[in-house]
Amino acid sequence: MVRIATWNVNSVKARLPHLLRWLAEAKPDVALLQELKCIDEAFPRLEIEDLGYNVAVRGQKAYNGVAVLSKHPIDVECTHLPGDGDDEQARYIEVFTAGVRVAGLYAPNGNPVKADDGSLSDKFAYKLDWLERLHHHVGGLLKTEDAFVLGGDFNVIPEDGDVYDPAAFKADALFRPESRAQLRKIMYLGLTDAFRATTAEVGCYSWWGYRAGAWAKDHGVRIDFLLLSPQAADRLTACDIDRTPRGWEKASDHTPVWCELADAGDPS
DNA sequence: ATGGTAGACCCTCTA
Repeated sequence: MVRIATWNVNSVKARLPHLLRWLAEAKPDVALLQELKCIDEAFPRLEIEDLGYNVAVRGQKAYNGVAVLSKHPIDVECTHLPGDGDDEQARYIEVFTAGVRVAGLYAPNGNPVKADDGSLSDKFAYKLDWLERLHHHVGGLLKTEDAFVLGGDFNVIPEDGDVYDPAAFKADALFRPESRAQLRKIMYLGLTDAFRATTAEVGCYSWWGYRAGAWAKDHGVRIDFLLLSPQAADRLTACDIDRTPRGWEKASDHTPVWCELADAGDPS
């Protein structure tokens, strides 16, 4: 069995006590982290290695940044989403570890959708383009027929049941039809949303903003996913959202999502 | 309620 989790920590330096506590308590075999908000050299590697994890980081100054932690050795496949060599933003890391190909990603937010002149903003265009690059890359990965897990902060709300108030998010880049269509396009390649494969319950969220008491009112959205290739989906035994860290003092605005895969060859 | 909060960092940007 391998337990794989994803968590947007919103600054690994600010969240280090939470991260160490969560790793010790939840004990994921593989953890995908997003929004490190630090350069590689500033990543708290030693503290995490002390808990028995290997570390692969693609950091950046001030913004973005992704990492993979694993109890098993890590072979880094790439630290850049293919398709635009000029894209400097640290939003993608892909590795082999624990016998599985695992990619951690932090998709662009895309807000504001409109520029001052009413046309689509550069940020929203970048988001859609980035998701198109992801679509192309996933298409290639599926041809390998590997078991793989694509996890992270996708910054897209899939369905009405994944947001506390669909009307309030109507114009938001996370819920715009263009964004949702891009996510569907990726899903329709043949990926399984691990959370949706294990529950039909709606109103289950992974992000609650800091403003206006959103957490206390459960005003959240579900934008953090673990997407499975067919070979990984065959091995899925459990998946859930762990709301606990969101309730801690000085929490990230996201909370972890985890899944468990049976070992290859084990009957499920 | 066209605000609100949090984090990075040089004061405004991103989310």
